[in-house]
Amino acid sequence: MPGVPGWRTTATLSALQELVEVSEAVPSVVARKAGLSTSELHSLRHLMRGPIGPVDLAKVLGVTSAASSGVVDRLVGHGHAERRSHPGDGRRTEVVITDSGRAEVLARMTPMFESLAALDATLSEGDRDVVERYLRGATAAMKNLMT
Amino acid sequence: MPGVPGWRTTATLSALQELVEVSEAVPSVVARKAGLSTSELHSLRHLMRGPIGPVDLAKVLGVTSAASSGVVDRLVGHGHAERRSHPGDGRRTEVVITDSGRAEVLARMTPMFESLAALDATLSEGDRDVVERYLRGATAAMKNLMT
DNA sequence: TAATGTCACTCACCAACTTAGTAATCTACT
DNA sequence: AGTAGATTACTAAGTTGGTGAGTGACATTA
Repeated sequence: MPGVPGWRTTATLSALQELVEVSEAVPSVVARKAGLSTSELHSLRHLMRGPIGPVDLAKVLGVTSAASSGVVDRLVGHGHAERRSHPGDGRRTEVVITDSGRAEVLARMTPMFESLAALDATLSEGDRDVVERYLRGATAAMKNLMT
Repeated sequence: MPGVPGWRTTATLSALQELVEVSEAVPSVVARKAGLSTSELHSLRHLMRGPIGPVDLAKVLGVTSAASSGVVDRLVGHGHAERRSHPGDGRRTEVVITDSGRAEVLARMTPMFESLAALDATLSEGDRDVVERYLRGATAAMKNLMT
């Protein structure tokens, strides 16, 4: 932790910090390039996993359902998503990603996933375990911050 | 990459994805708890490293200098930072973090750094190299996305 | 010393969020 | 079966934090 005397910072710790810093900066930069807001891109990324309703989408985004309603409006306006009425529950709407939305996400994210897959391939079986354990531990440490 | 057929997702890859997802969610949650905007918290974290001018702060935040001027206003309003005139350059203002600001950051971030230090301590010398190399590689992959 | 560049700031405007409230529909209780 | 309470999606109005354009003070360069 730079600026705090008495904190001995290891190589892994500073590498992790840099990763986190970058991963916080990425969404806004990538969204800008795609002509979307960060919430729209975040929604699109989540919609790749399957349809979801506006209320659940709001929980994913960490915003109110009123806000997510507007996000879906804009996504539909861009042609990146569609609203479908839920079969069996008349209140629900399902938001479904379109081919256009899918293409947008893939265009932006594929290069990264290819690099990561290549990086992953350089790890031995044992290395993979070490790295995974570290990543899970770091994730847990950050999750605690949010409670 | 969930939702994309033909993507074999490894344990490390999914762990990394979760880490990135969490690290993207953390700032807004933590900032809310501190009664600050994400930009204010981000600025405060950077100000721990030393004084900086509004224009450079804007570059760090990825916003215009007009916006960072407002950020500094609010930080000063909260008592978390001060403006100092730069000695030797009459145009410049230096933004300096106050004890209040420092305390705010430490209160929010210390638990995480303690967890991470503990996690780090469980790594052998060789493990540390493996993990660092992976983190640096992942960081590079994400940086490419921004270019 | 004149021209150009940089820094911090202000102003008007805009996008994306919030809170508050509505109508439609589903669920549970008696 | 009928009604009270939840839940879902949405709308309206207000707030916040950003942008783009432009200003004055000071610094740097030709």
